[in-house]
Amino acid sequence: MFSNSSKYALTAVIHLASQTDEAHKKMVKDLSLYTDIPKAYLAKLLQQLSKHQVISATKGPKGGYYLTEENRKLPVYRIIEVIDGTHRLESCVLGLEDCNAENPCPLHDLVNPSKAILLNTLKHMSIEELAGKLNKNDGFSIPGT
Amino acid sequence: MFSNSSKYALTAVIHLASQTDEAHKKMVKDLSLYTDIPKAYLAKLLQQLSKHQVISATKGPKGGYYLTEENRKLPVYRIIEVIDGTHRLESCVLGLEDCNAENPCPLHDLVNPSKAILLNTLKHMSIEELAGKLNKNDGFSIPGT
DNA sequence: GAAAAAGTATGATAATTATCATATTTCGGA
DNA sequence: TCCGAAATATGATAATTATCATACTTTTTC
Ligand code: FES
Ligand code: FES
Repeated sequence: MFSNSSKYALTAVIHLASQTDEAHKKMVKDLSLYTDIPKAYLAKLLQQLSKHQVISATKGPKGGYYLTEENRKLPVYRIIEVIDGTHRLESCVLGLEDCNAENPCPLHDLVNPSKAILLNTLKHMSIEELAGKLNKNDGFSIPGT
Repeated sequence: MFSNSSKYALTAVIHLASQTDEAHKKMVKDLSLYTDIPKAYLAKLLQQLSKHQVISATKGPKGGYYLTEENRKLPVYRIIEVIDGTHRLESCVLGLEDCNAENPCPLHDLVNPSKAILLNTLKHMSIEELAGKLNKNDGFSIPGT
């Protein structure tokens, strides 16, 4: 459904959301340990997210990655957008140039209801809201823990 | 969402469903032309589907691929199962070993409703039913036409 | 019963994606 | 102000996926 890269990015950001702020940063090394995501690969992903202001970073000693309030307000979808681009999730499942109701492919009516729900959810739920569920500690688990 | 291979396979089978039966077969060459799917690649996919009895084939002159009544009764999901396997669509979107409500990942509640609807639809709609919509000619279009 | 037309089997190449490695920049602290 | 700790930039390798090619088998037709 999501690419490997997006899975990793989502997992990492969820960690950052629940465990960091301006005063408590996390180094890639530690994130990599907690999440079981290869360090160098994760570093590249975080760099992309940082460059696009989805997450925040400071260099040097005592530095690391973290989420600001701004970051937390972004929709979960932003993460996927930066890593995978928009095409993968939004395009026609059979490969038509654009997916719309006027010129639908044979599967359009079949898959579009659920696709629309998924996209809508990802676009409207913020990273903060998602992390909120986690902090309530109501049974969610994070890959690699 | 689906792999490239699955897209191709779905497109090809939809063609077969609407244009073939025991008496009217289609050669890969023609299917490839109609669908814009690379011939040799398509051939490999059709061979897999044929080997798993999702579609039917006869060799030699006047031969080709076609769908029997049996074939048509199979759920659309079978095509994806044969080509991609079950893991891609059913597994946890963040990569947990198995996706279930007891040990959900942070995104489980977010994506599972739509994922469930999608899987349910794919598993319960037969190839025949899907083709039925097409034959009514109610505005569906097939990639490559 | 030979020749050509189809699918079948198998493997080679190309493109993409995942992973690893390393040099560079920035910053905090001794 | 210099050293080391962190992110950043860039590129190399490995694995997977998409694509191409080719030899083999079955079946119709003459
Ligand atoms: S046109 Fe194919 S999914 Fe919408
Ligand atoms: S556990 Fe991750 S999607 Fe269900």
